[in-house]
Amino acid sequence: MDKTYQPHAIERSWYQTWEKKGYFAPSGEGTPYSIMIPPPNVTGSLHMGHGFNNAIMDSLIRYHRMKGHNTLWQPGCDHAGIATQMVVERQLGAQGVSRHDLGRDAFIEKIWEWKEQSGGTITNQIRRLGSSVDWSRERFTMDEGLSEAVKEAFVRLHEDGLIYRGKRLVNWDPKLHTAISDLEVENIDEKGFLWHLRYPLADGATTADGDTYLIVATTRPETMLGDSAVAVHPEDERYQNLIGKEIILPLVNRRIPIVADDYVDREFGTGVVKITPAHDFNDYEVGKRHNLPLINVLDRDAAILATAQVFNVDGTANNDVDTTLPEAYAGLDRFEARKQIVAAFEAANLLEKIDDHALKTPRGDRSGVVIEPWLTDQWYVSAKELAKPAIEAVENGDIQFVPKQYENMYFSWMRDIQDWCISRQLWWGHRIPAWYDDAGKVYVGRDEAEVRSKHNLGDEVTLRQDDDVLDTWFSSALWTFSTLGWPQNTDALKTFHSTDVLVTGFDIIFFWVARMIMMTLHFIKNDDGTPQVPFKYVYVHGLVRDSQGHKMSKSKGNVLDPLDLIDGIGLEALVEKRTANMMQPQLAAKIEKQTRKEFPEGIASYGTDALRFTFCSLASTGRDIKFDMGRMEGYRNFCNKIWNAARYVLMNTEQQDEQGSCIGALDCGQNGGEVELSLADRWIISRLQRTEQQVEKAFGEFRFDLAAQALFEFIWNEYCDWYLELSKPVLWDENATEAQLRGTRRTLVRVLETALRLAHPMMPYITEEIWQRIAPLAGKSGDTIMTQPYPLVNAERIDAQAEADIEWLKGVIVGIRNIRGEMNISPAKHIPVLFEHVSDDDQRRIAENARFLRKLANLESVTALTADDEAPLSAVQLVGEMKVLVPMAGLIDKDAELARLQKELDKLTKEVARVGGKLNNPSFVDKAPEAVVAKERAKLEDAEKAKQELQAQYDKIAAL
RNA sequence: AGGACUAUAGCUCAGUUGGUUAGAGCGCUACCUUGACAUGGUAGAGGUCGGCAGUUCGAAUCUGCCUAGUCCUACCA
Repeated sequence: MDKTYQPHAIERSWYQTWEKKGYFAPSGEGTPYSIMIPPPNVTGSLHMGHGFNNAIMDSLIRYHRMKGHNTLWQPGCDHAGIATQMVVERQLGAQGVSRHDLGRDAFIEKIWEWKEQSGGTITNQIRRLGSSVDWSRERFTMDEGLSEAVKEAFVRLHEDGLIYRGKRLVNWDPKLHTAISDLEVENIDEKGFLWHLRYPLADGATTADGDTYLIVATTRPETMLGDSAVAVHPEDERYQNLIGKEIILPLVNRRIPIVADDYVDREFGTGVVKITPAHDFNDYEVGKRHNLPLINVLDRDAAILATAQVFNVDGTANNDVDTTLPEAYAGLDRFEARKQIVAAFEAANLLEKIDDHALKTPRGDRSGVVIEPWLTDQWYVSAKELAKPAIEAVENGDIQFVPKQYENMYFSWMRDIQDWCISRQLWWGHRIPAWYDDAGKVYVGRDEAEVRSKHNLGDEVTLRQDDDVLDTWFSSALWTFSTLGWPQNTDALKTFHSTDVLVTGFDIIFFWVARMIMMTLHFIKNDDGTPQVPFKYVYVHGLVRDSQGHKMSKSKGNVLDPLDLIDGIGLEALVEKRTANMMQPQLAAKIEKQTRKEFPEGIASYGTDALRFTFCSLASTGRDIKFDMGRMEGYRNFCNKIWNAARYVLMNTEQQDEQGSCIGALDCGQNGGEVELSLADRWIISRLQRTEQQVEKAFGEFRFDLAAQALFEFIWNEYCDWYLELSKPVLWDENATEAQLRGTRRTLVRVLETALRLAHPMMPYITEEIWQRIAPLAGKSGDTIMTQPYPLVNAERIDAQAEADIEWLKGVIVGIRNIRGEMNISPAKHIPVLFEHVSDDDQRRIAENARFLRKLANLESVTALTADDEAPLSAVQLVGEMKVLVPMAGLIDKDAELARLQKELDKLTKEVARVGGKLNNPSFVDKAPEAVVAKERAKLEDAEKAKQELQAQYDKIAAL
C-alpha cells in the first residue's frame, strides 16, 4: 500500500466493477426500499447541491442495501422545457437560425440531438460521486413510457373535472412568449416611481375641493390605455358624490365609470385607483365584481397594440367598447410607451407629481424580464380539491417531513393554494392531448382517434391539436410512479411504490413535493382503494452556499462543480470555467477577480470519499450549508488516517514482502485456536458496539452529521489514537503467548473490518479498497463490501469494566504527558513514575497495565508506593484519589511546578466554590432530585480532596 | 404586512427529555521526523452560549420582549 492515501488510484475502477457486476440493481430479496432521484435538469450539470443530495441518498441506499433490503435507487432527468428550449435556441441563434426557420418537428429533433450529446455530463457526474443508482432503470421525462403516463394523467384529470381551459390573466413572459406559473415568478425589490396622474371628471362634475379631476397614482402609467374604471373606497367621504359618475380617460378619451370597491386603501395616495382588469391581478378581481370590460392593450412582446382587444369577464368578446387607441404608441415597447405617455400627461398639464417608490417587480425566473399579467387561454389544474387529501396525508403522518418544521411551510401553501397553470407556449415538452374543431370547440383524449370515436366526429370534421405543451413540473409530479411503469400495474410499481424517502432541498417543496403528493394520491391506490403516498418521508436538507454564505449561482460565478473538488482544478481552468457561457458577460471580470481571491492556488484534489463524508458531516438540521474547504481537507486527512491505520494492521497481520505486498497471513484466529483478549481488546470491542448504536440511531433519524461524527471519533480518537498504540506492546512483546498475539491480531482486523462496513455507506471507495485486503484476515469472504451485512450491535460485548479500566489508564498516561508537556521534559526522555495513595483497584490496574504505561508514556520505571514509603519530591497529577508522581530531581524546575500547581489549585478553588454554593442553597438540596444532589456532593468531595492534596504538595515544594 | 428559521471559540458547526468543568474540525501557540500516518503526534491557549426580563432549586436548552441576519408567502395602486 502507498504510504499516503491516493483516492484516484482506487475510485474509478471500483465504480466500474460494481456497475458491471450489477450490484446496483435490486436484489429481489428482502423488504423493498426505494428512492427516486430528484430528476436534475437535463440541460445542466450537477452542482454542489446535487453532490450533497447524492451523498445523502447514496448513504441511505447503501445502508439499506447492506441491511438486506430489496433496494432500488432510480436515476433520471427531466426535460426542463423552458431551459432546454432556451439553450438550443441560443445555439441556433449563434448560427443565425431561429426555431421558426426550422419548424416545430425539426427543432425538436435538434433538441434530441443536443440531449444525446450533453446528456452524458450528468450521468458521468453521478458515477463519479459513487452513487449506486440502478442504471438499467434510468428514466427521462420525455421517454415514451413517461409521455404515456403524462397523457393518461391529463386525460383522467380532465375526465374527473380537475383540468379546465379558460381565458384568464396569467404571468406572461414577453421574452420567452409563454405563460409561467406563480412559482416561476420572482418578486424582486426594485426602485421605481409613483406617477400621480390627473383624470378629468366627465360632465362637469367636481370633487369636494372643487377640482375638475381625480388624481390616481400608478407605477405603470402605460397601462392606463387599458383602464376600464376608477375605484374609490365605498365609505370614503371625499368621493361619495362621485360614485357612479364618469371619467374621461386622457389620451384615449374613453368614458369610464367611477366605482366603489373596498379593495381600495383610503390611506394610500389619494385613495383613488385606476382599474385595468386586463393588466393587473387585483384589478382583474375588481373588474369581475363590477362587470367591467377587460381591455388588453399589449401584444405578446408587451408592446402597445394599435387597437385594443376587449373581452367580458366571462372571456367572451366584447363589442361595445371602443377599441381605438392613440396611434402614437402603437408598436412601442411598454417601457418606451411609458416614457411617452408620461410626457403626454405632462404636456397636457395632467401630471400632478412623481414620487420615488419602492416596489416588488415580478420577473421571470428563467428570462429575468418583467412579467406581464396578460389575458390568454390556458389550461389549469384545479388544485383545491387535490390539495385536501394531500394536506391530510401529512397531518395524519402518512408522510412525514424531516425536520418537522417544514410541514408548516407545506401546510401554509397548500391551504391557500391557487389553480395551477399547466400550459406553456413552447415546443419542447409533452404536447397537450386536446383537439379543436373549426368552431374552436375543444375535445380531450388520448389521441385523435379516441377523440373522434368518443364524440362521434366523422372525417369531415377537421381537428387540430393544441399547440401548447405541459409544464415540466406536471410530468415531474408523476415521477415516483410514472418511472415504475404506470399506467400499467407493473411488478415494479407494486414492489417499490410508495417509495421510502424523498431527499430534497426546501426550495422545491411547492414546485415539486406538494404537486407530487397531490398527483400521486389521486392516481395511485392500494388494493382497498385508499390512496398511496409517493413517499413516507421527505428529508429536507439545507442549501449549499459558498464560504461567504451566498447562494451559489452561475450568474454570481460562485458555483463549484463537485468533480472539481474530487479531482482538483487549477486556478486558470477554474476561472475559465466560471466565466464561460455567461448570460451576462459583463460580470466576467468581477467573477474572475473574486475567484482568484478565494482560490489563489486553485482547488486541491480531495477524492470522492472525503467530499461525501464532508457533505454527510454538514447534514444537520439547519437551512444553510456553508461549504468549508477546511472541513473537507480535514476529512481528506481522515481518509489518510484510515488508510494508514489499515497499513499498520496489515503490517502486523500479514506476511509481507519488501514492497509490502501480501505473501501470506499471520495467525489472526481465522482458523480458530485459543484466543486471549487483552483489556484493550475488550475495550475497543465495547466501544465499537457503542459506535454501532450511535450510527444506527443517527441513520434512523436522518442525522448524517451525527453518524459521521460518531464514526470519526471512534476511528480516529479511539481506534487509532489508543487502540493501535495499545496493541503495540502486545505485538512487540517477545514473551507474548500465541493466544495473546492471536487475540490482539484478531481484534485488530475484526474491529477494522467492522468499522469499514460501518463507514461504507458514506465512504464507499476507501472502505471497499481496504476491505478487500482485510476481509480474509477477519475470516470474511465475499466479492464486495457493498453487499456485506451492516454491523449489528451486540450488547453482550459492551464491557463497562474494560471501559472504566481504560479510562483510568488514559487518565494516568495523559497526566504524565501533561507533566512532560508543561515541564518541557523531552518526549524522548525515559522517566520514572511512582504511584501514591493506591487503592486495591489502582493496584490491580497498575499490575495489569504496567507494560502499556511504560510504552505509551515512555517510562523508565513504574513503582507503586506503600503507605510506609516516603515519596520523593515530585510533580504530581491526580487520577481519582491516586497520585501520579514524576520525581523532580534533575528534571523539574521548582518555580515551573509551583506555577503549574497554582493553575490547578485555582481551577479547583473555583469548582469548590461553585459546587459548594449550590449545596449550601437549601432549596436546591430540598427540591432537586436526590441523584443530582448526590452527584454534586460527590463532586464537591472530590474537588475538596484534590485541592487539599495539591495544596499540601504546593506547600511542600514552596518550603524548599 | 404575516410567518419561518438562525444567532454557541478567530472560522465552519454539534450540544437528545432543563442538572457537562459547554464539545468537534479547521486555524493559533509550544514541543516532537518514536518502527501506520507531518494529509502526523503530544501538550496548550481560546467561549458572559446575540441582548434584556421571566419561569425554576438550577437555563446554551423553556417563555416573553428586543436586536441582527437569512428566507418564504402576500402585497398598497
